Amino acid sequence: MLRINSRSTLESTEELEEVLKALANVNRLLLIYSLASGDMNKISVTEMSQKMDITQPAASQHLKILKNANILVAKKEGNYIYYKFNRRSMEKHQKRIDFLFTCAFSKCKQLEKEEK
Amino acid sequence: MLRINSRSTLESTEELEEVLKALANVNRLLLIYSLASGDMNKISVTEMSQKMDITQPAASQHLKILKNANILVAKKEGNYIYYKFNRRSMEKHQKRIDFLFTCAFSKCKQLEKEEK
DNA sequence: AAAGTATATAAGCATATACTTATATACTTA
DNA sequence: TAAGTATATAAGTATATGCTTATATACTTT
Repeated sequence: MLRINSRSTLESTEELEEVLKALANVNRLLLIYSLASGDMNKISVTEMSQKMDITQPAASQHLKILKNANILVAKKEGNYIYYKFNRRSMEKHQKRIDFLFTCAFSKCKQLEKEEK
Repeated sequence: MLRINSRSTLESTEELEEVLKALANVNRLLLIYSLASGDMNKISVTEMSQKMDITQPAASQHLKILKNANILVAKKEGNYIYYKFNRRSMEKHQKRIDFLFTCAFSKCKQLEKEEK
């Protein structure tokens, strides 16, 4: 059972809020789609700024937000810092989000049953 | 295959952005947890303002955001307007979000294989 | 050491968000 | 019809966000 008013619920909700905020931006979503699809495995600040047609600092800031939310990890390779998915954290994020939807659906189904 | 630069991708990404933005707020997340968990099936503006300890207009604005993102639907019942999950839309939202994570994971696994 | 390249940070600006109080609207009911 | 109740909207304010330009930092390479 979800305990909405507990301290731990508030904390984990604030964590989920940070992840959702990080995802809730068109440029960052498009970047994530790029990384999730076939066409690129990792991306650098310079590459992102070119791909999205934004300045280098804007790209740096977007990638920082995604890194801080544990969606991406940064790894220096040669002259570049490449950002790619933080798999372990992404699994946690997905579980949390999926749990939310699953609870919502089971509630919806329960209500539909009761209405009959 | 994801086509990142197509018009339809941009449009559906903007729709997903709206949903994620609507979810990316502690008060709204806590409300959704409440609706998804056992303790309440539907909520009115007045109930939300009391539960969250916010003013009536603040509650009204939060519920409007969730309704506009097709997360909740409003239905007048007696003296109250009750908000509850919009099941059909929620299914669409979940599919989109799940697809994103599934793509990300398959990419992660593929990269792990290549590194071996 | 100097110049070049990649990234990060600082500062500023316009817009968005989350709240507030005040007020309007829509119903009910005394 | 007047008062009460539930909700929505308007207007204002403080803070957050997303961008910009300018500058700093960290490496490389001549």
